[in-house]
Amino acid sequence: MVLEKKLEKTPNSICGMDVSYTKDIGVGAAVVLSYPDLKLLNSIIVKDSAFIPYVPTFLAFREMPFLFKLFKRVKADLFMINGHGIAHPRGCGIATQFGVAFKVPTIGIARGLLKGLKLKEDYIMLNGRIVGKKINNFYVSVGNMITLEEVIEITIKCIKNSMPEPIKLAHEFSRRELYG
DNA sequence: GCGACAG
DNA sequence: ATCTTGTCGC
Repeated sequence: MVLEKKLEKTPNSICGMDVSYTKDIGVGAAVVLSYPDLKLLNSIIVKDSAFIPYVPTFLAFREMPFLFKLFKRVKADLFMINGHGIAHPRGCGIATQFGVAFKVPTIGIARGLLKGLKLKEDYIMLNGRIVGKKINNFYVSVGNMITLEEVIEITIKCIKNSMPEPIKLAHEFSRRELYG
């Protein structure tokens, strides 16, 4: 069950996760940063074949295997996942699935809004309820075990050059492994 | 053909 | 998501 509640403690570390692809290979990256100073503490990579296709609103089928392998090898107080949390048609984006499966606090970050979700004064609405917020050019939402207020505050404190550092670095690291 | 929905 | 050099602008 998704828990929308306050963090038990202010995080000292945040782990950003993302996956990049070529034709049939995927590379997942996890970067752990100290919080709130955002210093790089650790980073790991997992490379594997990626044969499950991406279907809108079902991103986890394709990407969760990578996130799981990363999770097994990393430690952090909070996880920032490239993908939606509860700002999802069924209220269960990959950041929420990840948080519920591993029982850890998560934040969902995505560049686009899924079908059915509407923006109302920068707040993401689903069935008349606020489920997330637009910040700069991306959308944030509760993944698990955190409140939207905390999501917004922490995400803003992680922004460096208009993008959240954990996500930006995870994206760069995974892409760098595929190319150069 | 139109419209288009994370990565 | 992926491909991808040079070029424009601050």
